[in-house]
Amino acid sequence: MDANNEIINTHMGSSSMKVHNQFPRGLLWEHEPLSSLTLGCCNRLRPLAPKLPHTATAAAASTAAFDLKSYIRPESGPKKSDHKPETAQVETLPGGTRWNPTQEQIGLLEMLYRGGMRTPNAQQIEQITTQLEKYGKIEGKNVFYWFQNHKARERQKQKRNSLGLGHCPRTYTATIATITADTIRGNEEREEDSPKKRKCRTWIMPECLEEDKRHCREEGDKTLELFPLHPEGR
Amino acid sequence: MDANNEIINTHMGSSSMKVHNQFPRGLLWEHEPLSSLTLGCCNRLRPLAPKLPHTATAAAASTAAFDLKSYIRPESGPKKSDHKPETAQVETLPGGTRWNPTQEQIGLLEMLYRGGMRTPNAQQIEQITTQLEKYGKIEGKNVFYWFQNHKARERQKQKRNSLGLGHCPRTYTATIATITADTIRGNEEREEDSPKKRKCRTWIMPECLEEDKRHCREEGDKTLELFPLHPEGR
DNA sequence: GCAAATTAATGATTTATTCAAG
DNA sequence: CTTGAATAAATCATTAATTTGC
Repeated sequence: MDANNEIINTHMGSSSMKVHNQFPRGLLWEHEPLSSLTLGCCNRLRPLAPKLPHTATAAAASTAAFDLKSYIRPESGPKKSDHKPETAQVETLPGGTRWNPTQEQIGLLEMLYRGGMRTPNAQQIEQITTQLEKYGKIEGKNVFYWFQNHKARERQKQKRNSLGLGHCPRTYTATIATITADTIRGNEEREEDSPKKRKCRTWIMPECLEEDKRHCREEGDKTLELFPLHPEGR
Repeated sequence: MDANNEIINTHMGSSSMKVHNQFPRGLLWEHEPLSSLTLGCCNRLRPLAPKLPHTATAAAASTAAFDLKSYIRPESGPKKSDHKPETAQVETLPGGTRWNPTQEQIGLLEMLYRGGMRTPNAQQIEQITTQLEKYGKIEGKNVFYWFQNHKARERQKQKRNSLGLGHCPRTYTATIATITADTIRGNEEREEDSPKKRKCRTWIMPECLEEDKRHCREEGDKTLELFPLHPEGR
């Protein structure tokens, strides 16, 4: 990611919540390097051959257009005037605030987590959400995120824990982390079943199908041009 | 991070016909007669298979099991017999094939990318998808993924590239990489405006709302327990 | 010349990090 | 400081191009 801003500190306090995971079993995989990719205008995807016919464009692409970017702003002006009001309950959270889980919700989620659930698939998320709705407003994505975060943070906590230190200087953490990470993971972070192959459960999907859940706090107001037609031609 | 074994290899050959589909729109996708046959376990189409049973291909087929692997498709029993068949045409990609972009699609996506689009929001994805559908089957998530991957890989390429130019000892690479990455980015990869604050555009959502896009290649058949009731107590 | 085996590109997922609301 | 939300990096998996052996 951005190779610079390091800001530091950041909280590393582990949540002192009451959760104690009991990682079931699982696995992890390992693997190779990555590759680059060829771009260029319409050269179709041709994997192997590195030899570009006319290259040409390769460079062009890189140069970048400054900020045509401004165009691609999320919904601002052109707010679809019609939203489906019909939807069951008034889903669109009014305030634009983030989900604020209730005790019951957390409790259930933790129960599931302890039960071994780590990354529920779409169907499961749907069901869970339905259940949790009884205790307060919640959406599928909240459930999705919760599991992701909880899993990650439990892991973090474990790692830190095994390091045995409150917090050592950044310098060390990195290195040690790497080492222990492996260890820890191998030992206890096991995912439940899937022994060897990926499981294929949730699709990470852009809201896309959802619609008006969008409410960025800060809105430009740039016309959401789909095809930006950048000024400087090219 | 963790690093230990490296599995790998695998891969099996595949007969490759080089058909470049350019399917227009509309149904299509349904042909696929042969392969299906009875096979209790709906092994869905395997991509490589040449689509039209051209006489030519006969040979290929004859040779028998090219890759047995393809046959070992569990996924049998638990086929939810009922799904919503309703949708206009059978859009739901039949098999577990992945999106295979057409020339035009790639072209447009790259155009947008060069135009500065990096992480389209839900609405934009929706629109883009609609446009691209004219050139071939595609879903919102494909667009979403494309941008993510493209962005990441361009970055990678850049980094590698800049490293290559300086052709310095391996030792340095790390450091320099960081530096250049930043520089480059500053010059051409600029994300539009948001200098400091996050932008809030797309929600990463589990399929959740979508439904039957799910077709894991390998399904246990684990009854999709919502509340797993782990065996090992606690 | 074809088809199996290789190999590289890249689509799809998962994991790690970061940001910021409360 | 806790943690929901979002993004980026790392991985895994599949497929298209290329190479290789007959």
